[in-house]
Amino acid sequence: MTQMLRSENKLEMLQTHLGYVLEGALLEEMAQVAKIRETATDEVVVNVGDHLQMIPIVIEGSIKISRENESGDELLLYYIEGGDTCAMSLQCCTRKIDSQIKATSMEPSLLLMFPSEYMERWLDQYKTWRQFILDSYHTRMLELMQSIDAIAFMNLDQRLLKYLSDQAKILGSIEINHTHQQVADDLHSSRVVISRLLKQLETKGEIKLLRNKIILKNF
Amino acid sequence: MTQMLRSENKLEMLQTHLGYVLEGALLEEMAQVAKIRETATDEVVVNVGDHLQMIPIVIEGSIKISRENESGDELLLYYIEGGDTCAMSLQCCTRKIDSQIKATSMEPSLLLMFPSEYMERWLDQYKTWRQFILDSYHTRMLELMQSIDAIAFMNLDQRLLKYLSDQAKILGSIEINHTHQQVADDLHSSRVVISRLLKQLETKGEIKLLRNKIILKNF
DNA sequence: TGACATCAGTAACTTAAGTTACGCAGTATA
DNA sequence: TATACTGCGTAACTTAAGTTACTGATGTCA
Repeated sequence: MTQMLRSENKLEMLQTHLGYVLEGALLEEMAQVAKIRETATDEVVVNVGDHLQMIPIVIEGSIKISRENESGDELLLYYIEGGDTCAMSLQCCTRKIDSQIKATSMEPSLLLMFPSEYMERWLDQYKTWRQFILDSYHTRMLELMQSIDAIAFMNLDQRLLKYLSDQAKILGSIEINHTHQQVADDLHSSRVVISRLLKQLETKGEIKLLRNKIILKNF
Repeated sequence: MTQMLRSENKLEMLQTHLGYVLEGALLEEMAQVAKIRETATDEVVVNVGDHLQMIPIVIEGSIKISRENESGDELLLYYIEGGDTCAMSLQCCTRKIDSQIKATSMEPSLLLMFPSEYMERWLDQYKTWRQFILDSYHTRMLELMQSIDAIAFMNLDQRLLKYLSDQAKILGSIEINHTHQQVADDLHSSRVVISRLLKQLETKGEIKLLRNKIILKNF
């Protein structure tokens, strides 16, 4: 009975977030096989080098995707929000490729996890699923390109401002509860540099600085 | 008769490059509808903002893909070689999205161009085609990430050396016929800086410099 | 042959960003 | 309440990269 209730909840979740993209029969099948995963703020969902068994779709909350190399250098790439998936995980699963990215929960979030064998069958069976996956890949590529634009063409102060407004948009608040060190990590810079630039932004009246908190003005 | 010969040539090309990935029936269908496009060195195949009508598959030669923003800043992202396609172009066509990238022929190359409506049908009809497209997306994503690694984590002298060896590998020669300005453009740097770093590499014995030419040692 | 354009080398300088070091204010902890 | 820890501000310095300016060498073309 509880099992059935949970399964119906899943269907509801899926309908809310993907009802306008995926066909009904597929949604029902998905609800049957989905496992729920709840994550806490800053919980690492996937690590570089992980071998994925299940493919996640974000239902509530937000996940940040970052790149990390052997030396521990890190860089935020893009975000995944409700109703979205990480298309790369699909190929990672089916081709047994190690994950090239790190996924971290930005707030308490809710994911649905799907065994990869179903996903492969759905690709053959459901046109809407194919479109969903292809769209996801395309969106991720565009986001990666924007990421590249930022690193290659923008100065750090501009990137910082963009980072802050992105965070505000995604977390739905103009108060960003991060230390300067956390910001520096996401932007692959150093704490001192970020503190310096943040101070400049405060002087310009763009933000207000508090301990463990950055408040956006003019947003 | 000539028409038929050309069509058989196309089938042959497709079999050579994609025979081990795509099924026979699909290859034959592809040969029927493909248009041949030959490109010259440095010819721009796709520009940022272009609205694509056809999707290309590279048969011979190599294409470089770069990002270009409004201000004219440019940056090389990755290469497409024989048997490969630009998966992004598929979504660009079917969703009527403007191209976000610039594609330039690096040497005389041969492309096969396919109308997008066929590609959509093939997606429904052929499993091998689906795998091919998904694989292509996945590979491009990984390449974009490597690109990001280079820009974010490597110094310009390391990127320069990587650039030179990538070019040598793709063009199949340790003699790279580029001016310093061309190299600077690909790496989104300035001519003077590139000349300086190249000179350092020459002093270290890694390369030899000539007018319009860079020769790799230790490759 | 002379005029001009392209390409590369180099010096001198500027700038953005990173690094090291230290102090101080909150906050948590024994 | 004494202690230690974390987060932030700031100064002083280093470094990688970009910029400006000038040079000579090579190549092209009228």
